[in-house]
Amino acid sequence: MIDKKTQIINVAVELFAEKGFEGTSIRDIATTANVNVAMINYYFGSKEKLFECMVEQKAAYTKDILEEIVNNEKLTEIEKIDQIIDSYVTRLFSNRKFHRIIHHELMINERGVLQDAIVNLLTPNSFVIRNVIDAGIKKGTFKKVDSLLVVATIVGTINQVLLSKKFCNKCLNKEAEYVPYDDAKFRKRVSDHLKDLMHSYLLKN
Amino acid sequence: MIDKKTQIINVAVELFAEKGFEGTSIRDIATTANVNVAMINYYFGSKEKLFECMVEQKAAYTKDILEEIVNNEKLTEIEKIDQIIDSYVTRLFSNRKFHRIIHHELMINERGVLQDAIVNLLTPNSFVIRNVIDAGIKKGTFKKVDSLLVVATIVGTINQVLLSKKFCNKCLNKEAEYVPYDDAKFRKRVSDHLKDLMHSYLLKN
DNA sequence: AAAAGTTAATTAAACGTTTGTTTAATTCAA
DNA sequence: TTGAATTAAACAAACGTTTAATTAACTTTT
Repeated sequence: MIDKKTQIINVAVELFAEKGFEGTSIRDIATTANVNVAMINYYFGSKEKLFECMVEQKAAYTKDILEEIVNNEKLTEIEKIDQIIDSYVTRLFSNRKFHRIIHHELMINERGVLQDAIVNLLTPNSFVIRNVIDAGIKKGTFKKVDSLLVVATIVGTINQVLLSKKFCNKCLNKEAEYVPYDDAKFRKRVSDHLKDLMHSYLLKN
Repeated sequence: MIDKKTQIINVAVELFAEKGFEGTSIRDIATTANVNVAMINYYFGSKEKLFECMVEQKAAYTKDILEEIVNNEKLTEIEKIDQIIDSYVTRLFSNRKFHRIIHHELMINERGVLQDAIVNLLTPNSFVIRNVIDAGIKKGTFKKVDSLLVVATIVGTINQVLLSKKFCNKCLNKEAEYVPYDDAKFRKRVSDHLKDLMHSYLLKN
């Protein structure tokens, strides 16, 4: 039997992602996780602390992945970009529910404490990718591009695709039940598009 | 003195965008708009109907802009793409609060009725841009690209930049009070990046 | 090893707010 | 004088949180 504390977090990820922070009641979470309402405040102190705990837990896992690619000295800059794209597509597609919450809480201005926590979590990753591009420019293998916005393009394209299943299916002419994000073909299609785009934009002829 | 009904909608756009649908109470809206709480239900029937009304009102304005560009037969395909990028950046940057709500409601699975309305509003615009790209491919002036995902890249890049002022400022090394979205230089920077990106990706050499 | 004591886990119930909505009375304009 | 606009007040329901009581899981003592 799974730990009740992590059981609560797992359900919280699911429900917060589906209905937002305000849209999800702790009674929702409690009944779905098969625990008493009071357990949530018992373990986490408050609904907000539960949210923060959830972010921090995922943050720890997320941090190292990028650096492993970037610190691999056997790779050229464009190969690093390719691997970053592959890893981002895979990770965001798989953990899309969680990333939707992050996305959502970033947009909503209130609860500044959460905002700060999320921004402090995302900014370093953004800078890591930027550094790869700037290194390529310095070496002369990359064109002189706006590295900040190139990162926005990579992440933004993935986020745009993840925005709405309904919207995605409407564009793909698929039926409503189809889940494009779980389809390996579609994942490859997004990866290939981004790599193709970056190759033609970054590499000098 | 402005009409109370539109006064309510104006405030609703502002507050929904800042705090989300669930995060905004009709008492918030009422006091900010200087009307009685009951006026909202009197005019709109319910909180949800108010939201729908707000979307429909903005939708009417949004629809025609794209088609004017696309139907201009004096423009080549790449010129149309350039103008679409410019108009999108300008419009999304100016109406960013409203577009945040749309963004937000698209992500949240509940309230399927709103989702459908929004998807039905956005999909046609997406197809209009796709058609421009596909026309360029057919003419032989564009490379054979994944037009669906190219659209996702254009819109996604803009949305990514609009995601969070805090995040944006952190990347730009600006102080917290700075509003990059109102800075014409920054708008041009985003526009230029996207046009540059699309030229090098779409146009054959 | 059994009993007693102690802490942690868990529960149902209630707390005080806040929510969206409605009512019934009043003001206002035509 | 009629009908719409506007109000304050009340409504029931849902919210996050707390309480106080009970059960379970260990420790310590005998």
